[in-house]
Amino acid sequence: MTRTESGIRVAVSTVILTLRRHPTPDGRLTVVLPLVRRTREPHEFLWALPGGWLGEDEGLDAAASRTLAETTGLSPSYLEQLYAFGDVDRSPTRVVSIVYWALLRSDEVDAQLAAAVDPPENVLWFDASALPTLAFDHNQIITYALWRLRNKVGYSRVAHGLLPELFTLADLREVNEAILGRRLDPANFRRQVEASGTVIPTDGHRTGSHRPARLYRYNGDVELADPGPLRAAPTIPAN
Amino acid sequence: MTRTESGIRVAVSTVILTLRRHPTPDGRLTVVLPLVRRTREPHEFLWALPGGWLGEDEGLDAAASRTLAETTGLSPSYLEQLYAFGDVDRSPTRVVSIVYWALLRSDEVDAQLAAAVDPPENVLWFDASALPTLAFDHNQIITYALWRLRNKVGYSRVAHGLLPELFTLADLREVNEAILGRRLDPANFRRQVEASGTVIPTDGHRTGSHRPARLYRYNGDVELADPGPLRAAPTIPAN
DNA sequence: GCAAAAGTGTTGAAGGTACACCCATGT
DNA sequence: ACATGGGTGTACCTTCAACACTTTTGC
Repeated sequence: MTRTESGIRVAVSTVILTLRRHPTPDGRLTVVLPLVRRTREPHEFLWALPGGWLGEDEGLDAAASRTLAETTGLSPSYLEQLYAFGDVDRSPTRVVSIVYWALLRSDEVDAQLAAAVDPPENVLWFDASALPTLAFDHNQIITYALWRLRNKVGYSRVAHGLLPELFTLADLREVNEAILGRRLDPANFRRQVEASGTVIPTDGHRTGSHRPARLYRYNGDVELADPGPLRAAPTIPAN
Repeated sequence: MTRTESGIRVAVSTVILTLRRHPTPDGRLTVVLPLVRRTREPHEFLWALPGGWLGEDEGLDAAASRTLAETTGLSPSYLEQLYAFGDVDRSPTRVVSIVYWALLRSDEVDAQLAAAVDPPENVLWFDASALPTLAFDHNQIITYALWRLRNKVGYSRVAHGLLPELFTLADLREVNEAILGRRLDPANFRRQVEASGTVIPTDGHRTGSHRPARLYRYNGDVELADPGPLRAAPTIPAN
């Protein structure tokens, strides 16, 4: 009994997050993400995660990048698989969704949208902490993505995906504060980051206000916390 | 352009791990797992993870449990999604595999196999640290599953899946030692576990050799570290 | 009594938090 | 000069690893 066709379709969606500075004078950073208004049933007119069907000749990662570009015009700087959702009743037809989460700097968002030949339709950016009711189970999915982001930002270099090549420790701290939702002590933050070795000081400084701040860049040698299934992981020692 | 059929098929596989005591006099615990010998191309005669096709009317978790039972006769005590694999070239035909990892006590393995009406064919148990070359990308997948297990055992109660209802702290420590592959200080291990609140002392004691050890049971109130996408996760505080 | 595991106490190293303080620049 | 963020020093606290020590059983 070898089936070559199946009524089960595979979709790919992406939670792509960026930090946008509030237009208020104090200017705090908040987590925002683009959603797409559905133009078909099911859930017509509701907002949903950008995504699409998995192509027969593309891998999962490639499908995430492609569908994200097609619907929003964006190319993320960081992309990682989040979870596979496949409950029978999550859609009227049988769909298994492989969901990714991604990061992109807000200035890159602007640049990519300006360079896009085909400006995206039906796309709007939402504050992650004030979402409307979304199509399918997408509210739950975004909540889970934000939880993963907060858990990862501490012990890995995911913040890299939200910062330019050169940045100050205050920039990095501000990103961490926005993700974690609490203030961090500048002195202690500095020492922890420097001790972690994830960051390399450069000779450059950022001037413009008060005392110039040293510019840093990321250390490419440091691995992400979760190596993913593709890279080699250490084996169990014989002891 | 709404397709209802697709050439992409969805499979589900499970890395189910248990601890087996070595038949040597010193009797150390080692991580072992069952593999199934393939009876068809591709990779006929090679060993592979137990699994099967996703049914049109079952969720992913249910499919993992069903295919595991059908191929090995086992029902795990702990089951969690690991990763979705979908590279184009990982199989001659296009297959997306949702892979789970699972835990089961070795005495439950024996009981379930004894109770099985249909003893599983073509199943063999392998030492996780000495695997042959497996079908598809299954070697990599198992390496990743073991990495996840080691990372989770420290800060969650996954060891619960490998222990009976009542256990001594020495039992729990032995499980941790086997998974982490190194010895743990009994005194410090005791204090850490007691402080974590994941375990509740009972009035029972295990006698039989030397000084009797107090029996403990797991505290059901304590959540797993990774709540998974299904449960509610905390939202970003407004600060 | 003695061996061996259960369980307690203690110490020093390491890391995190809070906060005082100095430094360098724009205005 | 002075306000402000950059950057350093330090004291305190918690956690953890190492290991000496006491307790309780089987033999």
